[in-house]
Amino acid sequence: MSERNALDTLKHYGIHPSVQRIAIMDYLLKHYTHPTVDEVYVSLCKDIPTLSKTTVYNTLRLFSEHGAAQMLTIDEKKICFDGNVTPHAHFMCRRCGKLLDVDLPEGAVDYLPESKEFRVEETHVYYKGICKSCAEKTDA
Amino acid sequence: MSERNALDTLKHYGIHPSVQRIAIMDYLLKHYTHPTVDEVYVSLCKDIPTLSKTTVYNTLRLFSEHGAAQMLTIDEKKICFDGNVTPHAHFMCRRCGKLLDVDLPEGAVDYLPESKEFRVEETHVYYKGICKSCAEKTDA
DNA sequence: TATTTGCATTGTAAACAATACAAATTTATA
DNA sequence: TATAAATTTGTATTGTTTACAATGCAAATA
Repeated sequence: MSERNALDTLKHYGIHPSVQRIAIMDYLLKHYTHPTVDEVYVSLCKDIPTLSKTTVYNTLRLFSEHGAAQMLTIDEKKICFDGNVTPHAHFMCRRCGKLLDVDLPEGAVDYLPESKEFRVEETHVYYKGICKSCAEKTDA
Repeated sequence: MSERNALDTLKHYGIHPSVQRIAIMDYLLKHYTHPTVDEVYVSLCKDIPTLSKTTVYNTLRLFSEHGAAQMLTIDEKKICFDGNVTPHAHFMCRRCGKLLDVDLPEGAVDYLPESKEFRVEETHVYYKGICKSCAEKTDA
């Protein structure tokens, strides 16, 4: 079922399927939690004990190059990946590092900067600040 | 002159001045080139031979925490810093990594997402794609 | 059915950025 | 001037990411 979805997604983005690629895509589609390479690796090792971390690195990079996933570099400490490639923004808490999905402002979806200097392929919007639970800790 | 500007900028953001902090801020204000820690370090070593790279790390982090500089995590390979803290977006070329300043779309400056879950302190907008010169290389 | 071909995967080694930490230095304050 | 506080320095260390060469695998061809 969601195996099927993973396979279809790979095909849709012109990515040759393999056991590892399907498993990684399946994980991304089931976990919209912005996982890191390590989180994906640790989780899939149970099912694919021979999995190499290098493969996870290569595969997630491949996905993002093909537009099948988004690479999030919001947190300077770690790179995260997002299987949700529909237009949306993110919020990261400065204190705890929590990463939340945020709706894009009206009209922002369609806007692209015009320039002869470059051709845009990806748009990223994110916010940094303090999340509710961290703010409450400070106030108390 | 621009020493003066650096000092004033530090004071304005409530940052205690020091020889190193003034020099680093001065560099940021004179080079809107999105330099990395290393670029700042190498350049300032000529004038301050005892400068430590750790100081550059600490100082640039301090600046960005106080809003006196922006930390750019667009390129997953390196963190860049921007002394221009007025609202603007960026473009990064996927091929060559070049980083350009881009005007923000109309109205975007004032927009902030509303949520009870967090309080926004920084907004980041950036685009990824292919720059003109890289596109020409491929076409040829 | 064998052989070839080429891409994918694996695992180790290495590069590198970033941090931790403690000693040294500088600056501020009594 | 003495004392305390803040800043800087430099080394050691951590941990993520990449490079690379060997291996595996599966489709295509003979």
